[in-house]
Amino acid sequence: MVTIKDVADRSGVAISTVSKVLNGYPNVSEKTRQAVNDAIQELHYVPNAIAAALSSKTRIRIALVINSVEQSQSIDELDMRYLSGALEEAKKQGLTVRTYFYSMLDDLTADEIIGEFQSLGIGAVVFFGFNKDDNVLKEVVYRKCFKTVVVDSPIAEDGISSVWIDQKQAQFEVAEATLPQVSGDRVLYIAGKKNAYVTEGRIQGIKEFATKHKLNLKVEYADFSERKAREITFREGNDTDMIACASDLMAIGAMFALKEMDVYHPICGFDGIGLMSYAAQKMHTVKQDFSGIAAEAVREAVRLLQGEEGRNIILPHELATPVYEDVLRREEEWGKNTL
Amino acid sequence: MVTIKDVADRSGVAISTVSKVLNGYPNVSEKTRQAVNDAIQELHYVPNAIAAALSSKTRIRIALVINSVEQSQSIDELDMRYLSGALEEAKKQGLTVRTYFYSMLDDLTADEIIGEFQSLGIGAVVFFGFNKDDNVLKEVVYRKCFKTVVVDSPIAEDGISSVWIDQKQAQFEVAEATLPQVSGDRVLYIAGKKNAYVTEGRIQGIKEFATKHKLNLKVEYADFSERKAREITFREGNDTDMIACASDLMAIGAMFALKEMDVYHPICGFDGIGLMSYAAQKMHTVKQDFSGIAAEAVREAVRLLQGEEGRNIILPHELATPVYEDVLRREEEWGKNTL
DNA sequence: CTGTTAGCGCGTTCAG
DNA sequence: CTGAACGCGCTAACAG
Repeated sequence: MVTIKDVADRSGVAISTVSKVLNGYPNVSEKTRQAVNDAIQELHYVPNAIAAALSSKTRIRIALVINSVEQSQSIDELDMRYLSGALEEAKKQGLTVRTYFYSMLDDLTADEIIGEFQSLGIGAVVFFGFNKDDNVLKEVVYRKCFKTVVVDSPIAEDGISSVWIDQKQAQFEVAEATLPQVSGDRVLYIAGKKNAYVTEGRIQGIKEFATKHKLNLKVEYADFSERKAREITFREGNDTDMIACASDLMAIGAMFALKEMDVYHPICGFDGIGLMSYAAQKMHTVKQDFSGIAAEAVREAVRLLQGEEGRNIILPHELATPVYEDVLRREEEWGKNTL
Repeated sequence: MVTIKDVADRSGVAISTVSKVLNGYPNVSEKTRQAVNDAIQELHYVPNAIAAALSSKTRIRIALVINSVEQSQSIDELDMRYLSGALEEAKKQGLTVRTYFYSMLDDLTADEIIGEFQSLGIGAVVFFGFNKDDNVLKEVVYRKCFKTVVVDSPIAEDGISSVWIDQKQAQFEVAEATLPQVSGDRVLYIAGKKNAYVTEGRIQGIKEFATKHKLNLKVEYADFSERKAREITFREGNDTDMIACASDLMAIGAMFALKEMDVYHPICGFDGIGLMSYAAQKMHTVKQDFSGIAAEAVREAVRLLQGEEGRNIILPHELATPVYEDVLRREEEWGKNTL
């Protein structure tokens, strides 16, 4: 392995000088800098990131913690968007990243998790799908051993930032988009998980919608479960005129139920997952740019590491109406294979 | 930060002794070991993995390289299975892992990639979805700077292992399972990407199937593309009696095409992705345990790191017939939410 | 069985 | 502007 010393010898300068040009410090003559860079080229020198991390006290390492629910394919899509967005951005920023799934952490205590992170020299943690009632992770966050960025939770404060879209506004808009197809004044809202931050925001949105149009709103919690949404729809589907769901998957569950009941009501979803494109029915949904959100979260982590204050970041969303043709069109445009 | 020295002082022994109990070396009296462990407990000592990595020459760090095709939701599922399987196993094995997507690597030269890995002290690389004609990555592998495990490619040799299922046998079996519904002797095989290793194995399987039953086999390449499979089916669908596809997504494309053409032929897929459960038609497919495969790949990486020989590992597969009820049943059994 | 010591490769003063 | 020297926290011989 070629080390910084080799480069120093080759270019006839001291180690520290090489280090300086490596890290872009001033106080190096252009001539020396050139010589060093030449040597680096010739020797194919690559600085050892481990040694650098050990030596330097600045923490440029972050952890990604992903609340992956096993074996759910729609979730896979979200997580992959999050992951690829975050990893890509991290690479751009020159950060070293460790990826964790909840399942790798959930048999650990807060102490153990903190220890794990510290032992790896992690300076900031980004949580995706942070759960309001996960006390262990909450403790990890609030012990504040690291800077933290939380996606989809409004807990911005000292050393903690949050990144998400305007849940209330998004839910309001997608319901508005669905409204024209509706006759009647009863709207069933299939909400997600009780006590989840996103759930509350979205419920506010649907409430505002109902108030504005003087509709009768009924809210049921389905825990983001397709099956529960389906069951609720079987129960309530005949007593409503429109169904709004807090996730696409629940919307699909509701839609399949209506089909089996052989009744039709407009439905709208939330998230914009690919599965929606395979669903036969035209359905409005909120389209979130998950990789964009993740990239922003990573950038925010960098900001925090630089000592900036925690803050609340709201990113834009779009409305969409995915249909099967979208699948084909996307493939055509991108020229990508899809297995 | 509490260091190994603190522990040594606290327990009244030398640093090296602490190191020994830490790494489970012999030649430490039970009494000393106990004292050290106590001190570790009291001090909440967590060894610094970075320092350990720098000091130790044994490389316990691996890279995961994932051939993720952007924005394809069925692919997301595969990749997440691979990823979670691999990460989970890596954690069990005490390995440090770096995750890469192809997109993060494809503007780099082989030298740069090797440099990146070396700078991180990576000893073994696991490739998922290795591409036969990706010359850069091929060079990375064959320069043999690291041990390599390749999923789905038969390039086992010195320092290189491969892990996959028996493609030929699996393709044969799933065709056999589909056969009973067929009347006629024409079978259309929609293959994946030309020159992909899995493609060749599967084609052998379908050939064997055709030979055994004296069927007329026609092979078309659709590059694992749903859209291309759809187009091929539009073209050939009336001149065949059965369609076998080298992936579930292509099978879905073929199925949608047949539906639009208003003809019916049995179809079978390959992989066992969740999307299949949402497809209305009953369809046999090969079910691969992707996380299991990934876990095996990681274990194999450890073996290679320990100096063992490269080898070819064939893992078992299953046949399945996913239907929508599976989605609901899985959810019920697991009690998991699914967004 | 235990302690001493020499690095691992690099960042960082601080004299020169 | 440059270089010698120290230390990051730990592992691994080597003595004792």
